[in-house]
Amino acid sequence: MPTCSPVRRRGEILREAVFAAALAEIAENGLRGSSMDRIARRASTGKSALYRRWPNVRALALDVFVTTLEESLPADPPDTGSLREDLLVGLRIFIQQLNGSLGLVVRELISESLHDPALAQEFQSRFGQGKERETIVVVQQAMARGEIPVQSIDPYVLQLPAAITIHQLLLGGRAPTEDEIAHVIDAIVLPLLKAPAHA
Amino acid sequence: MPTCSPVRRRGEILREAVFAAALAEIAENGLRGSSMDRIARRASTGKSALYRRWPNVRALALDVFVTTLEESLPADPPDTGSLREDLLVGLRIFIQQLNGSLGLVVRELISESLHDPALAQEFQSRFGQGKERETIVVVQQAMARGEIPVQSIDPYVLQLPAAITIHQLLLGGRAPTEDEIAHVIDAIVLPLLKAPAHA
DNA sequence: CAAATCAGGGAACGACTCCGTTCCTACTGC
DNA sequence: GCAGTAGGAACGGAGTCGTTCCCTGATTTG
Repeated sequence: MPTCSPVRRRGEILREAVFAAALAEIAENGLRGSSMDRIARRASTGKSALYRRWPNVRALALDVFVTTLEESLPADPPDTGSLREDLLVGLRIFIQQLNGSLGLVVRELISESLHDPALAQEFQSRFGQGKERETIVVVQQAMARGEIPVQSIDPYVLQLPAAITIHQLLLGGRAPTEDEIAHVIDAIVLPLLKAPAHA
Repeated sequence: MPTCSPVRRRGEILREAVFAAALAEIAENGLRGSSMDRIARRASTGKSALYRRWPNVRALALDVFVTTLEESLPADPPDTGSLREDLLVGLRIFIQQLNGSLGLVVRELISESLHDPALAQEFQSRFGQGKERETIVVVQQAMARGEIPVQSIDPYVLQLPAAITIHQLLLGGRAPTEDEIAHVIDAIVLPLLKAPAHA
């Protein structure tokens, strides 16, 4: 019987096709609603090819999640010479990522890590801390330039842009727009950073 | 054959037992991993009693979610005479709720509403807007007392306490402590509310 | 270039769980 | 005591799991 697919994919190419299929499947049905059967069908391959690489759906999904998270955080902190611009650029990239696969992965991980402490730990260290570190660098650059007073940085102020963005994405249903992030930076973040840390 | 359970529950008592069982089941396996079979078993009743009340698991879960959300938002806005105290009291109650069933429900709803726009809409209007309205009242009381300058209120500043709290809960894995919310209010929220809204 | 090896596509397996329904018995509130 | 309903068992059908088998195409090796 002739094979339906014209070419037979192997190795890395097949792996990427499976990743895409898994991501699509999770987007439609959630991690809990996905199955090896359907992922294989969507990727136009057999289950055997999947079980040869991953022991079960959870392992496959975790692999997809980790890969997506890692692809989302390779950027060097921006250094435009302006704190406002640096913050804007960083947030803009963050939002673009959240509107793509990363947004999906973050939601699934938030829900899933409730039932899996190890996963929660992994998620937190990879995702949360990565973005915070970037903001620290940007703020320190501004201090070095004399743009803002040199003082200890409140970690909650650093988390603010990301916290508002994610809050809006998860509870408001959509990521903030360009105008909205500019407003948040101008009306909230910059005033807090420029003000002297009083009593 | 003698019945195993000593008493046979009916009506509202049985309904509440099923609610508790469903909540526990969802906590363990998530909405997607829960089944009528197991909820019935956990509640020590038959599936027939469940299907007599709800057409399927989703409907039961939705009922549980709505009930939990409604139970979580009946409080009148606090009015202690001090803006700082009002904000603290409101956040303290919010955090207590998030550490209970509400936290679980919020996570499940966030993940689930990705695949269900109608649910997302329902969730957003019931949950997000409810808490924001409370903060508006508290701030307006402070303006009326002359505690803070009378000016238009930035909606993002209003969302701030809830946004930080939820961000910490969802990504940090735990709700903020008493000290942490006090710090956020003193170092971030109050300075922003007291400062004149400049250019 | 030919042969040997490797791995993909696909089908089928038994076991399990879930769905939603139906039936029946026994308890309980009125 | 009577009506209503809880508790429980069982149903056929569907879907999933993880495994196994086979054939064929692609890749590597001599």
